[in-house]
Amino acid sequence: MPIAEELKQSRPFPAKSQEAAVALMRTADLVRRAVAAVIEPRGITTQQYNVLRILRGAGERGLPTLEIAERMIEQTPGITRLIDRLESKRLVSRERCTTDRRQVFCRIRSEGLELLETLDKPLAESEQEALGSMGQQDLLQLVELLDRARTGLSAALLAPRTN
Amino acid sequence: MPIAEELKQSRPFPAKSQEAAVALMRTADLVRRAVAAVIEPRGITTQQYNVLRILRGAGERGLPTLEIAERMIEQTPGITRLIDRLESKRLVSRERCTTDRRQVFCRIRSEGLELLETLDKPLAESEQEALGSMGQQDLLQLVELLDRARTGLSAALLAPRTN
DNA sequence: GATTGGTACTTGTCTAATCAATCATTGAGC
DNA sequence: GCTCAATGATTGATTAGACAAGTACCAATC
Repeated sequence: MPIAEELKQSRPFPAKSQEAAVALMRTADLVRRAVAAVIEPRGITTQQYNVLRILRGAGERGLPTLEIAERMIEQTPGITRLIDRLESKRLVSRERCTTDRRQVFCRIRSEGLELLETLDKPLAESEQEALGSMGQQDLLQLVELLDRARTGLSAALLAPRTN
Repeated sequence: MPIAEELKQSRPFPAKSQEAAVALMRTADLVRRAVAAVIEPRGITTQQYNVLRILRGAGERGLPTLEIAERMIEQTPGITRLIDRLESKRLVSRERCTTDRRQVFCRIRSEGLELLETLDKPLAESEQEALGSMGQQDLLQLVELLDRARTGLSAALLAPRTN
């Protein structure tokens, strides 16, 4: 269904770029909700899950707090308290770096790894179910187009407009 | 830049559908932030802006509260208080429907329309700057792919998994 | 070794989002 | 007309997010 119809818009989009922006956010929200439907019943939010995934990828050594923030899918300024919550759930541990005592290294704990493992399969299935109808060719093309979209976007964000 | 590189992932995505899901949410977050950079300095959030846009499209008659919620780009359960805030800013008005007293019709006020008008041009420019580098052909294709992605997604959300 | 600028968080405070429970109202069936 | 489930919206309590200011630390210079 076209986005204009889905949102019952009375008039067509003035420019294709605007339609693309709306379609993009709307589609991403659906993905986010599909993912949340799998993750949140296990007692963590999608953002907390994102942090755990990042830390699993980082391995033994862990990562400093702000390094995690940079790698998040959705950027958040509240990274400290986000990790506070993961720590109080005993899913991650934190330790001040000895060589640079300003940094705090975060590591995923075995409880966190186990939680992630229980989510790996259901999430893969959910993604497959949600986007699998598209075919490899379409997915490849979509990923490619999104990569290019981000190029212009990050440039636009770095050079904020002067209204 | 490919998404795996952007997020400094240590291993490649196991499936293209997962890469697409991550790229989608990441890209949408960039769009959201670019839009927010234009809108929020005027004292409203992107969600409040979304409501105002919906009500402008709805015209004189307005829309019942939950009808607005359905048309939002990002679905929110907190629609009542979202509109509360718009009402206290005197950007919208509310009135209980006389034929079905359960419903509350919301209408955009002239102050709201004026605010929207001041945002129309800067937003269009920002969108153009952010996605304009892509070319009409690419945008068309992107919109088309996203439309198809949503088909599978809404099906997946309506039939929640039984974990 | 004191100073200065910058980095890496952390904390306080306020605002906003979420979830469950509630209320008024309606329409359908008896 | 009376019940009773369903609808539309609101409220209360908890949790989370946003922004600004603050703390601790490092590295380089004077």
